[in-house]
Amino acid sequence: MRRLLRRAELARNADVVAPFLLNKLLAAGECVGRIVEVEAYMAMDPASHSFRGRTNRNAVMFGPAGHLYVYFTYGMHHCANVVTGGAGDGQAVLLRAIEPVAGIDLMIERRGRKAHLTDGPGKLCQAFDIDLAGNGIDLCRAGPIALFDDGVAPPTNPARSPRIGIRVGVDTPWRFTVAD
DNA sequence: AGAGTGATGGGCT
DNA sequence: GCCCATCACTCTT
Repeated sequence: MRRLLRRAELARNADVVAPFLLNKLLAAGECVGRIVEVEAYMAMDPASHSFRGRTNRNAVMFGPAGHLYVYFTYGMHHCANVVTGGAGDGQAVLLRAIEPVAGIDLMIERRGRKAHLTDGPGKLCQAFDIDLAGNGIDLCRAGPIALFDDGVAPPTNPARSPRIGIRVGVDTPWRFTVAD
């Protein structure tokens, strides 16, 4: 049994939605994967793209929860986020790692290797073919990219640790990981 | 397993 | 100009 995530489930603070998203499914075309590592980016969070206010790049973060915020970084990678919180407060959850479930052959083809297909934010975007064209997509509706619950509960005690690759906000344990 | 590093381009002060 | 919410390759323990 598989159902789309409801917007109300995502319209909460990012540090609540982040552990909630663990073990949920991301589907893009024929590719499906189980979310196993995420990071929360809060309102008034100096590490968040939304911290310095709304720009063309981060505009989706200030829109309604449940939409996909994609950005391009380091000149070659895309990263995928789920917008959370109340509309306008600029919160999101970064998808850091996913366990491949379906469409693995296509992921291998896109990644050009058979291992480490989706164990990083840039890697999973390449495997799922997520780029700026997907920025703003509603993940709570049937469409090219969507989020599903297939009945697997989030871990009761996910590992919490500091976020990665940021200079500020290192003191807050807003990275959530499924054990193993 | 871990450290060092080059690639590469849009966004912002 | 400078800064990245990165990756993969290389060399070293």
